[in-house]
Amino acid sequence: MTTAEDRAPARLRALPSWLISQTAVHSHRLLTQGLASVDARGYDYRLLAALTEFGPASQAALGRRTHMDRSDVVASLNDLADRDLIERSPDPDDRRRNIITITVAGTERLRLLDEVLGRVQDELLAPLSPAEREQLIALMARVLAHHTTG
Amino acid sequence: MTTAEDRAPARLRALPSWLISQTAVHSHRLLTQGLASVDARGYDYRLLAALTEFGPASQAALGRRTHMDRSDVVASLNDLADRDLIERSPDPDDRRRNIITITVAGTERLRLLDEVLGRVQDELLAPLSPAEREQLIALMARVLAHHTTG
DNA sequence: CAAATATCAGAACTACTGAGATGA
DNA sequence: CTCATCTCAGTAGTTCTGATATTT
Repeated sequence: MTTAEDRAPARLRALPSWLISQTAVHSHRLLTQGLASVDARGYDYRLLAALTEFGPASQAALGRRTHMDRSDVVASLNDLADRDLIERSPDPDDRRRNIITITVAGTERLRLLDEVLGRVQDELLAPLSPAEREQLIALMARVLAHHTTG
Repeated sequence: MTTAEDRAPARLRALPSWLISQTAVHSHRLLTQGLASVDARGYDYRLLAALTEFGPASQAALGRRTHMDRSDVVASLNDLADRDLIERSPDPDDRRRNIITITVAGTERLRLLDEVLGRVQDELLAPLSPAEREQLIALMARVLAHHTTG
């Protein structure tokens, strides 16, 4: 009973929003599986990357930079702190804040996750040539910029 | 405190999986809002489109064609039946199955949703020229095909 | 017997909301 | 007083799992 029933309706297949959402499903699956293989999740990578690139920051700033909800930042940092990948310390200049710092172990961890994610990207864009990958990235970046700035 | 803190780390901005997931977030928001404005959801469109394109079908076949879980097909068809947009009738040739048929009202409904979704696509890809939209669609379709067939 | 179908109840995950306490 | 920050508890939406009854 699998008589080409897996083909989605043409109405859907032609819709950009369908292509994006379906591609996101596969992308998310590859990402989640890849990160799970080293016992990590997407939030971990976002936070460690932001800390490495911008240096120590408050939790609120981390949330804005990584597009994470304030509530999820708290939970994820708890996880990372339990593993000694980040450290929390009170900000002497503004005692409402915690200053989050990445540890040496955290930096090593990020390097590992970088490798894992590199492989995931390769698998995701496997059918495209390097030039086509650049094209896709450039087009998507423009679409995204339009919706994040405006 | 919005001192360019909204800029995501370069490590993320360059990742195809990040671009796809973030674009999917915006796409999903536009889609959901657009459909909500006429009191519909994504599942409704998928099901009505499949019924229109392939004709009456069993619930299992609809699930395969629309990439929906068997469980969600049941719930969504209950909704659509309550609004008289589809009809369920037992299949005389295979009494395990229901044959789902779209009604006249359902067909009219689909036309309305088509218009709504057209506007959503336009908003989503606003910054791209028609040629660039075609490029993006073609590239994404190839990526998607790679992960659905192989 | 195994396999497909329809249905229901509920789990898992991500994203978000509301409220509280603290402090600028 | 207001606003920002951190935290926790809980909600919402989507996807999926498990179990059951029925039929092929």
